[in-house]
Amino acid sequence: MNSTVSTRDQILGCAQNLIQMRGYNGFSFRDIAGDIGIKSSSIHYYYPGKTDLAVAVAEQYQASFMEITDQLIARGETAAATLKAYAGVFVTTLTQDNKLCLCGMLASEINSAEPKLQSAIKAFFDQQQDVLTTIIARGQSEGEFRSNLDAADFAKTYLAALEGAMMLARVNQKPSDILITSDQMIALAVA
Amino acid sequence: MNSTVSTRDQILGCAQNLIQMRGYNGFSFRDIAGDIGIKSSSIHYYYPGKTDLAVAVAEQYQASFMEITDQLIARGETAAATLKAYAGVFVTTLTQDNKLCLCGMLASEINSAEPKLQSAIKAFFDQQQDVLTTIIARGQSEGEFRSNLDAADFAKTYLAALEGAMMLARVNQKPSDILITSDQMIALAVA
DNA sequence: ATTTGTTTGCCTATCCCTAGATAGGGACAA
DNA sequence: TTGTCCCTATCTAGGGATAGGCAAACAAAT
Repeated sequence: MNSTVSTRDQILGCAQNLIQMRGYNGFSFRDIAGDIGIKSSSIHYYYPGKTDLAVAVAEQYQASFMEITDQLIARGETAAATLKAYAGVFVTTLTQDNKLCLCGMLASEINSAEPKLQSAIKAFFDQQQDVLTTIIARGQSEGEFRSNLDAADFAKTYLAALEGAMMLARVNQKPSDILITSDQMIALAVA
Repeated sequence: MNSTVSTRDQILGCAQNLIQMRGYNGFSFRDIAGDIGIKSSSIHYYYPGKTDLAVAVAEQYQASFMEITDQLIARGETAAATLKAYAGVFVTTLTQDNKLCLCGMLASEINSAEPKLQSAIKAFFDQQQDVLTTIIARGQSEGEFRSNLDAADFAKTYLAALEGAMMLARVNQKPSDILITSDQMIALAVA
């Protein structure tokens, strides 16, 4: 009865889960309502439209992701270890829940998203590319990574590889494949 | 009037286009009907259900993709050049039409696909991983690529990077980004 | 302290639209 | 006249969204 999680947060969490599983166009308000035991119309009380809900999910995801990466960086480990830990976030998501990156799912459907949602998706990837660029540049300045790499370019490639690997790993039903890709990318960057 | 392309093929082509733009759950029979000037019910004459249509699209895509890659390999160029040409297929798709890999789109929605469609998606990636593994192994045996790479693993990573890069490039609205990733992956494989 | 007003949080009921799907018919060619 | 091809008409399920109600919680006024 006394659910410690507010209805608002239950909606948000359920929506995130559904998007990661099936995508934006693959779930309905009624799915959420059924899952958490309310009526679909009640969702509109918290989130006027489907786009608003998805934007809220994306923003929360970005914020919590940022929190995690901040902690990773704060650990002060080697750049390689930091990158590996970064990949670990995706690995956990896939292996534990068979889910893809929320923004990866949304990104593939970006053409059927309203501008507000498109912006939220872009913001996530801009931010993560910045984070990765910083990590990689640090790895270079400390002689850990090849100096002849463009940090920003490699950041893009690394992020792309992780996102693609999640997708492939789920298709191949081999979650551990994502680890292969992650390790290999890091190995390639090492001088 | 006298459309040189059969209705059946128009439906197939239109469906492929829509899936690459918006995804499986992002288009309807009515979209297709409107685009090619028939009634949505007519589509059922050729393809009983939406799944059947998508499977047909995926199979045709796989076949035509295989034809292209066969030609690439037959050219007998260096492995690096072959890989680059391989990536070129994706680059063209993205830059010319702002579309993603058909099976990449379907893969992200695989949880809302029926078994028949899931199999078709898997088949595509299995095949492409094999093709890439062969190319890379040849590059290694000729001393072109690092010998300390596992060919199959690098093939997975390369494919993952390309698929992810398409997604990111479309989100970033910078189609040329996919070239960066492609070139970088090849450069990293070179001894 | 009791009444009154206001906000919160969900409900019921219903809307209109779109989804995929089916049955059966008409035109036309072989 | 048989089969091909596409149509009209219609069905049922489900989509997001809206209007309005109602109980409980809280605040304000008497």
